[in-house]
Amino acid sequence: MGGFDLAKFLPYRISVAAARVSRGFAKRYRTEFGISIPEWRVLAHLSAAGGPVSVREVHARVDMDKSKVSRAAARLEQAGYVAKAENSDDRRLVQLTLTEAGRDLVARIVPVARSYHAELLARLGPEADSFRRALERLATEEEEDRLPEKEAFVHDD
Amino acid sequence: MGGFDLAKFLPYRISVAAARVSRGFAKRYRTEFGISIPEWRVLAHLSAAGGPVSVREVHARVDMDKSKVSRAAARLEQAGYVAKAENSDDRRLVQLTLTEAGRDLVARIVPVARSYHAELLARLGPEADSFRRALERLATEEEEDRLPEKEAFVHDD
DNA sequence: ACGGTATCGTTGCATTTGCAACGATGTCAA
DNA sequence: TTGACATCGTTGCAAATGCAACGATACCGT
Repeated sequence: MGGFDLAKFLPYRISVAAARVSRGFAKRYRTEFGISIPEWRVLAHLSAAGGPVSVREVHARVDMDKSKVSRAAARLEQAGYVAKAENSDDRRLVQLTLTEAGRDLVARIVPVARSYHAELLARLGPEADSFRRALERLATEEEEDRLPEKEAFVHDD
Repeated sequence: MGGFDLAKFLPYRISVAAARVSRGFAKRYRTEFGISIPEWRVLAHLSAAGGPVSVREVHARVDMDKSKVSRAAARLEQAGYVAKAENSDDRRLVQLTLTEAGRDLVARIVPVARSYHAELLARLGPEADSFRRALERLATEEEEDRLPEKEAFVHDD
């Protein structure tokens, strides 16, 4: 008679796991560095991109609403981690750049991120690769709003 | 040189996948049945439990803040899907019960949930089991606030 | 050159969220 | 019994969120 076992329902399980993992990571840097998850995402993408990046670009790459990116950027600017400038080629665009302080902050957070990541991998063990692939398949819901494929990004590991 | 590749960072990937999957499911019933994700979770747990359930119990089982459960329950009550009563053994507790309308609603949603679940499994293919295990490992962050182990639940598949 | 349309980033707004505080009830030991 | 402490559910509140609308700028066909 009982009907539906939520505990085995994938959307539920994924969302619980995601919440736990995110909280676990956020706890480590929220106190220490005073930034939020959206802010961290913007910083990380700015750092990875290396150069000036528009709000739209972050929005598309990082799976955050435009307004979320905009507000995160505003907070980061006020905190002195990010500088906003007008793109002279296309004056609708905003150029987001890491300041010196921003680069320092990232440099301090990245080791924390890497170590947390390593913990997760350890917990996953040999299934980590399979897990990665699974996430990829699930995340490819529908063809999103892709970027004009400017240029490939630089990865380093 | 860029440092950190967010695109390979598990907390990020998981949270993106979770958001996509949840949105995908929610889209199917938000319009049709007019309930939100927290409300769906409460309904699902009530249905699975079969009998009266306290707010605290939902809170512990379903990974939602007390206040979130409380508000979802209030909305469900107002919509006529749930009845709230006072537990006479312990008058601090609230007894949440599905009304007839509530049971009907669940009966209509469950097939949708099952079909969505089946789609996800199909997308995952043979790695589904591995994925399940991985989620479980990740979700076991720290020993949570467990329930007094009243009785095991009834599963049906 | 001009007008219609598309894109970018910000902002207003209603809703949701998490957290802490609260009143009410229950428990337990002195 | 009494008083200190724990637990349950609700509520207040500040912050975060998604969405739509907006002004500004760019693009494109005529």
